[in-house]
Amino acid sequence: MVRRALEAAGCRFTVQRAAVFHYLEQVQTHPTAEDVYRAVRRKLPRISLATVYKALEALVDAHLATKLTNGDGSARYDCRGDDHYHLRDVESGEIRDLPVEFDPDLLKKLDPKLIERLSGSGFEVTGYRLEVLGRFSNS
Amino acid sequence: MVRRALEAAGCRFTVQRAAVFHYLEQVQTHPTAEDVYRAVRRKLPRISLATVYKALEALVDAHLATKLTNGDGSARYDCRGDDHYHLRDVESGEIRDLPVEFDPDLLKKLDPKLIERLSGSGFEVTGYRLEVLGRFSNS
DNA sequence: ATTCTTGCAAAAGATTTGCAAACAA
DNA sequence: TTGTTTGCAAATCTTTTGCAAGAAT
Repeated sequence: MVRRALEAAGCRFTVQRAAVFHYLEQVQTHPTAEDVYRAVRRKLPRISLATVYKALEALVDAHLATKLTNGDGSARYDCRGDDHYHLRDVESGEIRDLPVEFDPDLLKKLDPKLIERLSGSGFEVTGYRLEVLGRFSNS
Repeated sequence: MVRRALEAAGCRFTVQRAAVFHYLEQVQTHPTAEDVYRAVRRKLPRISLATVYKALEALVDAHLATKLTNGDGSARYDCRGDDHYHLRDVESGEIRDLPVEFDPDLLKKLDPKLIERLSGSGFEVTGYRLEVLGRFSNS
């Protein structure tokens, strides 16, 4: 599955990429590249941080992960394939999934003609992103 | 107005901060710090990039601007004081305002009990952010 | 007069790159 | 074999910091 997706994106399957993917798959929060590096190092002690960055990029290319932008110039990664919303701690930057069903028609609810209006004014809509902001009291 | 807001935040009013604010105020897109630096330099040729960063930070502290996270690890700035949504070009990173009224109750529409549920599970909601993703065909 | 801000250069943090050796197909 | 990927170190990019001189109150 990981192998196939990587190949479909023209990338080779390697133990490093598999280890990064499997770590992302089982972790609760959305880790930074540095977090992934520290964790994967326990399995592959000789992996380098640069390889982790390249593995994350390959996984994103293969649509096996998504890169989430972080306020402070670092990024976090998510390996869920379906559309969903996020919860973001405005202080720590921690991100978790929001346990609410994704609504593909939310933009239409904001304004039924929004997509057509934007398209008419030169913006082709491909999707949307919603984050609930706040603070995790524990953590 | 800029002066008062800066003072309320415990910051002094300076020509550099005023120039940064006035540039942000009249520009259509949401510029990066580098963009602001290049623009403001035309009025204040001796301003430094570090001062632009510090001015942007002061404006954010004074609630005269907002910092928007960017995919590539840089930030963009917005000086609109009211809540509103953004349009983001997924390729260039360009951001513009979305001409749709902000809905303070959108989260409730997603799930009427969402805020209480999150609060019960240890997440204090302070707001939300919505971005429409796509591409500007011109630009 | 006192405290904050500026401009400069250096530092820091995150990410990317160049390259030779190792690996996957 | 052939083209990719790895690991390392160095480079790059954005942002932050230290500090002496200058500006604001």
